[in-house]
Amino acid sequence: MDAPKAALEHAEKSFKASAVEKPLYAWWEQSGFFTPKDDGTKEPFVMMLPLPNVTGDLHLGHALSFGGYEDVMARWHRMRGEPTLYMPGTDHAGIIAQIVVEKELAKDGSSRQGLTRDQFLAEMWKWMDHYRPRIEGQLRQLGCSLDWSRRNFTMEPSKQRAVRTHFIRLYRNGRLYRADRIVHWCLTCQTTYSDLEAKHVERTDAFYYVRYPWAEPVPGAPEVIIATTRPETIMADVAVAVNPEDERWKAVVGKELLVPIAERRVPIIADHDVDVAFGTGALKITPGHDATDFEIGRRHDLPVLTVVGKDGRMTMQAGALSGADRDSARREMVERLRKAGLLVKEEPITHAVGVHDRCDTVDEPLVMKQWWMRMAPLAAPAIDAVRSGRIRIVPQSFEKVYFNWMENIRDWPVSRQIWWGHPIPAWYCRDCDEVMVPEPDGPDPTRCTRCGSADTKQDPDVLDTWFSSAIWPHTTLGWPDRTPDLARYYPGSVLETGYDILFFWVARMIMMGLENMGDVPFRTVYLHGLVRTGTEKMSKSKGNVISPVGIIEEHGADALRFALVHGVSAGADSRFSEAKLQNARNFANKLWNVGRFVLRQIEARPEALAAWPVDRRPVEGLGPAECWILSRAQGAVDESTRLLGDFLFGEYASGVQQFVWGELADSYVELAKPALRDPARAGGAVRTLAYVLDRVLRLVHPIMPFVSETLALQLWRGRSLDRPAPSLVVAAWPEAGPRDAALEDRYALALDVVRAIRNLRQESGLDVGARVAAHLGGEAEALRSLASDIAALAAADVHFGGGAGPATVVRGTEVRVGVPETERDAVAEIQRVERELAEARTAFARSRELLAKPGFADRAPAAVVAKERERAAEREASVRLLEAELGRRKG
RNA sequence: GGGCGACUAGCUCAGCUGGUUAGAGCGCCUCCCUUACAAGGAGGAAGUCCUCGGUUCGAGUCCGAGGUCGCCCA
Repeated sequence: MDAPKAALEHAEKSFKASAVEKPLYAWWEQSGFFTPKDDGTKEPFVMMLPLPNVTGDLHLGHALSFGGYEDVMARWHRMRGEPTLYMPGTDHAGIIAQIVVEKELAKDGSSRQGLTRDQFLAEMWKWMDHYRPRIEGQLRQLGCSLDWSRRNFTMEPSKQRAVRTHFIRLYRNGRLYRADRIVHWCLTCQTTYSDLEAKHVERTDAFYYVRYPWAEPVPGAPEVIIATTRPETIMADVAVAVNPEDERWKAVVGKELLVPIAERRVPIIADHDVDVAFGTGALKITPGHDATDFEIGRRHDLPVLTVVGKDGRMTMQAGALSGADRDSARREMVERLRKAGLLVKEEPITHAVGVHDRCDTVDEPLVMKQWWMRMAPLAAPAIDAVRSGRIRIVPQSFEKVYFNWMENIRDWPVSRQIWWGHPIPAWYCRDCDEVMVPEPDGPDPTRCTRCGSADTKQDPDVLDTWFSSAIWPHTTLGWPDRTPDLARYYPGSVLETGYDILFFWVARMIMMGLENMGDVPFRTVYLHGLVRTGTEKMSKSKGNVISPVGIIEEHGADALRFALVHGVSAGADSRFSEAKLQNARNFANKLWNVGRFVLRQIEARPEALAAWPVDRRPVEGLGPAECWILSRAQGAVDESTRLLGDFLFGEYASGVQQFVWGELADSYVELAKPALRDPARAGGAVRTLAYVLDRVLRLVHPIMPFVSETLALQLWRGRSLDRPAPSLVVAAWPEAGPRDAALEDRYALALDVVRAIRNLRQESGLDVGARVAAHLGGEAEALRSLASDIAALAAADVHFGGGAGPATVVRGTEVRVGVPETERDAVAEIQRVERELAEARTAFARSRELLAKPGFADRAPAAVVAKERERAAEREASVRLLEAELGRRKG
């Protein structure tokens, strides 16, 4: 299949991303470039896409993750010749997806409750079938080089089988148990959720101080006053707890109180969990409605009373309050307490309230029978994997966060009371309560294995979505079957994702990978920060979500990708702005135009490349400028390779921009122009332009795949290459090569001199292009061979020595521009030279002092000392030259 | 309550294992539509690297204390 015409023939003055992106991606995909080329000899690079939810569109965070980091890694490793598998997949998104579809149903006046479970699931699948391609299309728009021949979805049959197998294995290994425990209950979503899905928000509520009377008089006992924000749960109190060390209460432990309104006798118990400093030091114990109380209740063998139901209304056990919702029950309870004279006072309190992070509904802790995963034994080897270095976390600071959470890990409730998700492979006998868990590939039970009853039913709940994503790294490769993919591509290389799902996903993948595969799921975890716009974290509810698709359509995927990673460091949050996008778009266009210039030049002189491959470093007919840019290009190659290897993507992006724009475009292209007009030099210049462009395109390809490919196709078309490739996608990453440090240094000085000439000219009020005479003095010998380049860039006639006119000194080199000076200029010149001299003297003094300091010469490394000596000499020369200049001017 | 991180130019941020003249993008000022690019070019101004103390020949970088802000876990 041929490369798309749209790219081969793209010739706009400004790069039009929208014209080439779709055809290029389709060509890449259909050509199979994204499928690993694997002959088994090289270590593969394997990375799972952090599976996006099939619930909506991709947001900027996804764009950063997928297009900014992962695809850069994937493309880089692929270019390095590693069999690269960047694995696509999408997540069924459990509760979120169900909420979305229920909302859709509501629009049509329908509801989940009005449908059978099967009917509702059919609706879910309709949604999935519609949205999955849409999400996948957006991944393509981002340019992600995913291997679409291995497409995955968490709810497809192979994954259902994997999840079922996983559950059953965990059950047989004693990792899963079913128990009545207190859980977070969401009144809106009508399901439980885990600690991780609970977030805490500051809220101001009323704090009620309530008197609990003694069941019978206790001589000398103090009044018992208990503070609570939830007086309606008083109806479920089963004890009052005090700290055993608390002198105020020591004497009354074991005595009984009367729960207000409920009139139930409850004991005073002693427990170390009670905070002496909180309120009066006495705490009401309500195991049915508070997690801490539930634990205390278990320790003291207290009963559990439930007065709030799953619907948020007071239960029959709530007596007079039954049937009321929790807010009116609270008002009613306060009123009754007030009438009974038991309400001592009421004051505002600001505290953290738990809410469900999906819908912000205040948590209603309830005791329910659930499936739980025993985490401590799973966590131990996962902690060791990171501690021993078998898994590396980048940035390393997150290791502490990981350890802290893993070492205090709590059991994971995995049941969810929704319909959309993986069914729990457990059946219960209605007659004898037997729990039956079948063989992974065996038939579902139809009869009780203990009593033989036919009255059995499957657990109606589904598994937490993270239950299936936790096993993603091996299920996508075929587990539980021992497939060739599983043997070849597990463990993976890198897992890239946001630090906000370190616990939700990363930690669980590590635990489940070790459990099911006996090996870590990946070697490196790279965590990126959150993308903010303005000052806020982006979220749908705040309405500040920027659509990556819109940006791509307007400015191109390259611009978006570059803008997202440019100047961002690992783990740090970043702010996305229009300004960054503009810069990135401008850079893509800059690259495009440099490319266009190079293409035009080599088309005009085809003979220059007739016997020289585009990708071979030129050696014949090179002037100093060619040698310089070739060395600098090599520097850019070496730097990019190092930075990408160290996961420093932000610096990689700014590095290539600096080279392409600041050196290649601003300097070498200008230097090549006169060379191209000179038949003796044109050949070398053309070969250099072509080769450097070739290097640059390879370097930027990981971050800007589209513009680089468009240019590469045009550069390579009809020309010879040492290592021909059908596409930049599968072309070789540039290798290390020789540099010329001395030449680079000489050019650095030459470019400073050029800037000085331009500056003096402009300060003298001349036009930018006005030709002037430039006289170089002082330490200028090294610049003799570069005189014509300085002349070309500065639009000046360069002389060594002599001359009259304003002068400045650059690193010991005197730069004088022959422009006429008026009387007033002369005065200003003296002031300017005096200012420069003062600065030069300070700099020289600093160097001299450092060198004179006892200990510096013998303790600092020789290279540092030598460098400082050189600098001191340069500074001294500057001082001498400026003194002489001042002397001349003052007469 | 426990922990983690940030503080560098007007704004947004880089600065890796201590050695620079402390950088980038945007913004700002002056000038220029020169045939690769006005989504551009040339030049320029602009920073007590939060504060104080310490280690060191040498600290934006390491250590300690404090300040301000943010995040995570309870």
